[in-house]
Amino acid sequence: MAAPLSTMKFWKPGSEAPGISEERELNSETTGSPIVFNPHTALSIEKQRQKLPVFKHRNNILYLVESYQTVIIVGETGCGKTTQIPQYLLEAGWAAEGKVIGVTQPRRVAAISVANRLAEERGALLGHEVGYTIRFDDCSDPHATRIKFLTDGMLVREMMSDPLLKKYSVLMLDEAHERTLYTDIAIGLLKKIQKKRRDLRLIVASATLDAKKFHDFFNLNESGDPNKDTCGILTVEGRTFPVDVFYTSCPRLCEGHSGDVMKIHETEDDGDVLAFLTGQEEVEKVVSLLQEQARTLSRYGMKKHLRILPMYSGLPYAEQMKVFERAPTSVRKIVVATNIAETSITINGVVFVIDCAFVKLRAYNPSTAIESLVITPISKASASQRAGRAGRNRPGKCFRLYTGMCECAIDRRSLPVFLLPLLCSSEEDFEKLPASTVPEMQRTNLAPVILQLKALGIDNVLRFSFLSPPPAQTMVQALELLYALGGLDHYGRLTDPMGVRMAEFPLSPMFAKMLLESGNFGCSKEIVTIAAMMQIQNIFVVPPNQKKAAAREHRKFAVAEGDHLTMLNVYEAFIKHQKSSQWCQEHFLNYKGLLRAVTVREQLRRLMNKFKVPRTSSEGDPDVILKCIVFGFFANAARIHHSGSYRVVFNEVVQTAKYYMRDVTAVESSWLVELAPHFYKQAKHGSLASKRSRVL
DNA sequence: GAGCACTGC
Repeated sequence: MAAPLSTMKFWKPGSEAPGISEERELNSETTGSPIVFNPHTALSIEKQRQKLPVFKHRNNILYLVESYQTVIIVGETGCGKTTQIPQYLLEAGWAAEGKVIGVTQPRRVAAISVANRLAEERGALLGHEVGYTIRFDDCSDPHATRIKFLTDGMLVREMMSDPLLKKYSVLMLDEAHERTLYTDIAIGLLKKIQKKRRDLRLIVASATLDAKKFHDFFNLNESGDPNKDTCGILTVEGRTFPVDVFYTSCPRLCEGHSGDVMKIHETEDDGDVLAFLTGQEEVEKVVSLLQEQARTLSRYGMKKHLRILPMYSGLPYAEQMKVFERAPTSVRKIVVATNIAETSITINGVVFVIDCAFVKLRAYNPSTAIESLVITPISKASASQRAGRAGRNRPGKCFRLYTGMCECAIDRRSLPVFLLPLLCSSEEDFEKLPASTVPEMQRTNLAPVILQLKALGIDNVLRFSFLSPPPAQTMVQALELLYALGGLDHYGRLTDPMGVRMAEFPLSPMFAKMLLESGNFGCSKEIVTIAAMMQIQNIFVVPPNQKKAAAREHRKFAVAEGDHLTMLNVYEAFIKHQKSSQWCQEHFLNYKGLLRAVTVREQLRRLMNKFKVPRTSSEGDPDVILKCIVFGFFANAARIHHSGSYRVVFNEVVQTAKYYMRDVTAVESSWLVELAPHFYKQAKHGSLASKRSRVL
């Protein structure tokens, strides 16, 4: 990577800071240089480009894009596909006549950093020829931008204003094998668009395993004659180092994990260690165990020291940044992480991976409408992705522990039967794992998806061509909810204006409904704040070593009515203290999160103005706010106990070992009947009955 | 008083 420019100046407030993404990490190792055209540098950039594995496929790629409507590119890590293919297309004239080459990424940081790298490589200022578009940050020029990176969610949004995506000549869906919700939605919609736009070219960048599935999905040739295929496949080899895999079994995970770490530390050469666990609690537990052992070791005068660091998304920002710091040669870095380290971040210098072979995954139960987090064995695809984290810089080693996990994290007796065969550990057990992870589309609440599809003119969502169709019951349940919210009519058609407006909000339908009605309840100012706050995770920061102090500070914001008004309190206090980061630190609040809440609130406010929702304030009366929340969230009502009068509405339910409700507020049961008579009926004895079995 | 994989509009 020659002539690296300082990319920091392109970062805007509110966007993710450097260090989180793999590309950032690469940049941080080089020093900044001024933006001056230098023919020698240009030459060396050209040489660098030609060294990438994808380069020798250049002509073939261009030929395939010319001949097929869709091309599946199996591009392994480090082959250069993301930055090079858009440039080949540009050079071959695919961005002529004002057309744009679009490249989607599942994550915001990836879109920004890849755009940065490409602009750098082309000696261009970001936002002109090369740009990016993500929510809250559009760094592209509608006239000048030829190569545009965007999140796949953003692409789906663009379809709402430009249903045929007319400005694009080619779209490349990167990391399609991850099968995120929005990638899958985009894939289904693009297949439909292709039928109307024969000139639109699609490149799907995927891992080996899924190539055939993608090919069969996009190939419109039914003649059986391969010469008439509309979809081609090309494989580009990667540039990674071999990783040896070892299978070990340990009686208990935590001891097992720390034991293996110590074994590596004592017997293996230099190189950092990355250990995968399933959740925050486990991570903290293993970190403290290791720190204890490291202290013992240093007392015995081990030459090399250990630096043990946790990594998970709920970790305060400054703590997260520590894992990207390069350790001195006399120190071995050990990162204990959740699944965040599988795809979202890359830590340089990792040579050893320890994999518990489990992951916490979202699952959705349509009959109860409960989303839960379930500890599940990982797929083979996931396992090799994790192992690959050891081979980025030089040959590495991966240790898989299949037994210990269950013993430690979950009570063996509570294990689902299908997990029991996994309790012995060997290579054969690895063979029993599913080939790939169930796509998000098949394990999520579909109400937001269906609302979006309806808004995009997909009338019969049950017949939409999903790459992996979701369970029919989940779809029916989502349709029912959308009908109850007034977003769909009797025939399942989008209502105008309610349904149309709900779909425009970048929120789940319940939030949209609550916002759109808040003016009539006389509390739109408060509701927009509450909705914005509920989009932010981990507003309350709890450092593991300061749990009590944090709880003490957090209690100051708590109110009896519940979490919604508590969050309103936090936001208003944050504004009152001039959005001070110092103030946030003193009260154990997530400063970056609160800043994001301000931005989200602004976006929601704009949409509400667009739909002429009156600006009203409850002036301190909590009841109107609570009633308005009920008007959106009536379907999420619960009572604590049969005989109890304590009733609540909640934002979501999370199942771990037990059921936990998040963002809970107490309400009067009579409100449910009053505000959602179509959903609830008052039973004779005064208790409340749901027309569906939704009472927990 | 403990409890919460990871993204995205």
